[in-house]
Amino acid sequence: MFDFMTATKAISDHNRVRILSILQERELCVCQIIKMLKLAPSTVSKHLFILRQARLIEDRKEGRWMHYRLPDNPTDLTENILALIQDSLKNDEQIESDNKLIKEILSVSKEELCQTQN
Amino acid sequence: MFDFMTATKAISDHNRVRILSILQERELCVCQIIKMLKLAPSTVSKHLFILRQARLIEDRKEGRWMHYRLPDNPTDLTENILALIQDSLKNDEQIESDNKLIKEILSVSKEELCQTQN
DNA sequence: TCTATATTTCGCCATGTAACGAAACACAGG
DNA sequence: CCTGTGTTTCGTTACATGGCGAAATATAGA
Repeated sequence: MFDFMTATKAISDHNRVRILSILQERELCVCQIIKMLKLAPSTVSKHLFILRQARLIEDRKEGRWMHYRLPDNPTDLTENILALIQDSLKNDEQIESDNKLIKEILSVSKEELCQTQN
Repeated sequence: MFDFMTATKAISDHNRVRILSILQERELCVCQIIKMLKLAPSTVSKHLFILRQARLIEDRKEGRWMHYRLPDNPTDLTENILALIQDSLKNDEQIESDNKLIKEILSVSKEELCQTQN
């Protein structure tokens, strides 16, 4: 029950669901997620912490940059939750607009992107 | 996104998940749910309201008693959420003990049960 | 109609949470 | 070993939420 509740609490926030949705497509670094959500770095960092605690994402450090992605070997629970999100939001407006925005963000190099905001 | 978030918020509380789990087995009236959760009637009523708003349960009035059950014609979202809960908690201690308790509660008539507590 | 009972609504309080900015931390490059 | 940059941690604030009891509502039965 504890693990399950940790997961459901993690997906009970709109911005955390947006993060999980966008990570279905590709791994991203924190500054790219910040740019997409248009939230303060500290806020985004906390959301990522909560998702990681719920085992819904994994991190990978590469120099100064921290990258987040969906787990390589997800538990059943993780897999089910991610499938639920993907299934429920496949034609969602917000998610589609996030995907568009991420494409623009990815067209800028990380070096350039981060210096402009953080 | 709105409907999805309403549903995830609804299942982000431990006691509401317990209600959904126990309703997988059978329809129950409010006084039986109160007895199981050991919470104040007003609190339980609020939980039921939130679950109903999220379309995760339906109600049926029968005289003085209000009965709650899982929806007869669930949406895809509802079905997926309920399946997630059932799948995730099939061997859960809390749920098993709730099921035991409900059996005892059901062995007492509604009339007797409600007068002792409410 | 009056009373008793099942449930909901309302008002309150304590706790939890999402947001921010400032400060701390970690690492790359001089 | 500094400095600059990306990220996290900490402290604060505003708002959301779960809990309760009291009052309101609805219905059954006398």
